[in-house]
Amino acid sequence: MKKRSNDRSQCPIRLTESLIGGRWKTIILWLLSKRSMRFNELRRELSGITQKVLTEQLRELEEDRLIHRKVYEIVPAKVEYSLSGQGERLIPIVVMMCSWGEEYLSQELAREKLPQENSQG
Amino acid sequence: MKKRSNDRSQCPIRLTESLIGGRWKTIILWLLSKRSMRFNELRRELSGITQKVLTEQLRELEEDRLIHRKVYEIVPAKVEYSLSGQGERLIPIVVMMCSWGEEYLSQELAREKLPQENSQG
DNA sequence: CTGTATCCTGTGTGATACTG
DNA sequence: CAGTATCACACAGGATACAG
Repeated sequence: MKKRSNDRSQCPIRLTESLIGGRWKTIILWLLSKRSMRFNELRRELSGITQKVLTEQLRELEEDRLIHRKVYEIVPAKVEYSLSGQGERLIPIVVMMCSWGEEYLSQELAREKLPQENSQG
Repeated sequence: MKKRSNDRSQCPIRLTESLIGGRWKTIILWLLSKRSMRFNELRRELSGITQKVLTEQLRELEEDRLIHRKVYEIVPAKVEYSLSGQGERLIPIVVMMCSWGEEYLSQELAREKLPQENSQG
């Protein structure tokens, strides 16, 4: 285990956060939960990400054993990324984050349309 | 809803992340899920946090309607923080992050004790 | 007790160019 | 195709001091 964020293992919640907290990590896990993908496939899905950053995120996920990286020794190069067991166990959390976000969004949009401040809380 | 991270609402997962992604936010939500707390109570539990940062995190959580802030107009000042409905709906996610982190930790610790690299993936 | 106001810094992320 | 190497920078987070 790396020390990237040195407060790892102090608190399990923070530990989990530090592992999936990267700008793109949850989305990458989400994509890989559907099927394993190659570098450029991920790049296309994650429009806006740079090669450097995608590489970094993938390296960290791999180091933390959340994903597997399989290199095919052929030309042109081929690398496939897939979830590890621990990565898979993370998916329910990502799914919950997704549906919570959708619910939150719809509630906030509803709020904005209201004439009065009616505290939905 | 604020624009703090401007990629909000593009992706519900990222939206959720942006709301709870602060250095202390999940822990704060976790603490408030047990009972509402005052400023200095939180400060004591979150050893290491500065007043400024705690204030910031609480303000953001409040702005995003994840917590309530109740001011008692007395001297000395008294302010109580508690979860909102949307904040409460977040707790299951925090709980899952906690147990995932514990599981992850025990597996990683087990790995480190092994003589051979046996990929527990 | 519950905050503001400044000032400062590390790290994560991005732009761009190059490579086996 | 799947990277690496630099350079740059915003911004979250921290240290410290002051205030209603």
